[in-house]
Amino acid sequence: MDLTLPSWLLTQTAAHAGRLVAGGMAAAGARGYHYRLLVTLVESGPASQAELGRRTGIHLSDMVATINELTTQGYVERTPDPADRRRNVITITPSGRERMRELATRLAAIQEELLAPLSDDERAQLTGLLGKLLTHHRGQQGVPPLPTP
Amino acid sequence: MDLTLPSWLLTQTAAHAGRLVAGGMAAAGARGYHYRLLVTLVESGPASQAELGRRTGIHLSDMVATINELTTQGYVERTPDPADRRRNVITITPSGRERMRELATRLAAIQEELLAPLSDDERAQLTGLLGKLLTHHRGQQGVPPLPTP
DNA sequence: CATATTTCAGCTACACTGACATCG
DNA sequence: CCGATGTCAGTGCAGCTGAAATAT
Repeated sequence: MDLTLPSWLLTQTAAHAGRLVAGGMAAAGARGYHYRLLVTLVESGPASQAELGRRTGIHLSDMVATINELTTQGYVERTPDPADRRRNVITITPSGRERMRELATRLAAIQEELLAPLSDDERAQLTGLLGKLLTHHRGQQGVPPLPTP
Repeated sequence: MDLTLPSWLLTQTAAHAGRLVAGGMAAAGARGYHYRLLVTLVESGPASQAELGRRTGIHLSDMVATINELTTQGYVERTPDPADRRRNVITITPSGRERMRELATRLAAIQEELLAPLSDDERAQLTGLLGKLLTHHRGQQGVPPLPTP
């Protein structure tokens, strides 16, 4: 194990972060996709499934399942778009907004747990470096172009 | 999408790193586990499957499959331990050592691609911060205690 | 005709769980 | 009996592919 291989450090740390996040979400009966979708709906309003896929980076096939789950829980509504009958318009409900805040609170606690050993400066460094990597690889190849306003 | 949520930045960057690694490994007919196991065998010698699981952080059930794959490719050998008939001793073959070097070369190129936008100082910062997170969470809970010498 | 949207079925990699038989 | 080992079957999340039906 080359303990300095960046890709290894990255995937291992992310695996741990994923464990924390998945655990926290599962404790609330949710998954990461639920939070991602709810946040996006709050931030940029109702949209078609295809549009939401572009905004969140969630694949359309996974969008279907995620929306199914959130509708049966009453957090979003799926209504056909009269202007374009191919589309469904996805709208967040009031309880969906509350759900989003609940999950956000849990996630904030998880960030604290994850970043516990780092100072504020170090946390800023880390997010800066990761952001730099992400914005570089976005537009190059493969990385979903998340902010599509 | 909170673009400053550390856990999100982390998992997204790791997802991209994972794409690069999995792609590079697949192009050679390998997976990440193959490299991890071969490197560990080179660095710390033959061992039982349970011991290798502790060293690599790979689960025992996945170890079985990984070793199956590597044996059919002739990169490792699985021989029963006469001293403890529960155990198999896993040994790397000469072509396994060569395979390891081949995968290491590919991985090195992938690191370059991944870290392209970062200066040498920034790369050191990143690995330092990730290492700090990893060593902190190891021994706390969940994280596999990788270096078990 | 081509393109866009939704849905379904399935797949990969990695991490993990539970059960079982075997052996020390 | 307890504990460690190897094996098998299966789960889960995230990410992805391909095909089909429908509508623009």
